[in-house]
Amino acid sequence: MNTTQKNFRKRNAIYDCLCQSKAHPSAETIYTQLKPQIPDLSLATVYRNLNLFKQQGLAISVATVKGVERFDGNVEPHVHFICTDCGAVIDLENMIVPHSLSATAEESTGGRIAACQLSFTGKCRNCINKKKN
Amino acid sequence: MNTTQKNFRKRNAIYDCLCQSKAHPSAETIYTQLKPQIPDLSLATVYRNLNLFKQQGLAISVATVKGVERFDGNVEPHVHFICTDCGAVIDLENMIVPHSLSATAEESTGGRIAACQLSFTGKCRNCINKKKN
DNA sequence: GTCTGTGCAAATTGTTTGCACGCAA
DNA sequence: TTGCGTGCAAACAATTTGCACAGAC
Repeated sequence: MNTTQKNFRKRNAIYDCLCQSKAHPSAETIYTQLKPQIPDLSLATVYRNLNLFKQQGLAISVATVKGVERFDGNVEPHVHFICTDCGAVIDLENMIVPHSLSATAEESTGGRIAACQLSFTGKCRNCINKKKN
Repeated sequence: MNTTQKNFRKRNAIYDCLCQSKAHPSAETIYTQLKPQIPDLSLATVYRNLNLFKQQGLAISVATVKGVERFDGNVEPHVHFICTDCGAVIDLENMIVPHSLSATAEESTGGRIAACQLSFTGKCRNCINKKKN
């Protein structure tokens, strides 16, 4: 990623924001986060660049939660927990998708696999506790 | 599922269509498929019922491919291959998500897990071949 | 001058909702 | 008569796109 040329100032800001976040942000979230530092940023630019990143393999879309797409700058296979209540998307860092699974998958489809993710859906701890009130 | 009462004729048709399909159809696909048999079916009804099924645990949404939600009447944990080219969502029937993973996940989040799915993303065999032309 | 990245606003599109009607209990 | 399932059309919201402009080379 080019970081010096002026052309890429916004693109880089979007990419950095995406990579630094652990929240698997939506386009809107990234926009809101960057807007204070980059007042003339447009939401369309965020969308355009996120799509570009996906194409380039620099980002993946990890899920669509409540109708909004969520992105991740970590393109390695990994494991997520998605809360259907609050919409949180959480990395399960200590978990790994077994290599054997990817291999089997590629074999059995005859296709080319670009990404892989394991997602658990349910209610997160916070939302379970919240409901008790 | 009640199958006799007239009230549920459309609901059941939608559910059956969903369960019989292996294609992980979208709302629109189900609608198009049923329309000939049920000419006065409305797309809104399909959406309403699919959402109902999700709530009731009779269906899950397996992915959002190119902006459209795809559903599955098979709510058991299973493995999918999603083609980013043609949008096909294919079951990898011979593959299983290890039980141990679910257990570890539930432990490590402290949340309650309702569903689990492993998805591989890439290009399917057909689309690879197509591109050669 | 050309190319690329962008803002802005309009367009697009998947999904939801309000309302009125009709059938079943 | 009450309640639920539904059609229809309007509303909504996330995302994309057309156009014009500005800066880099």
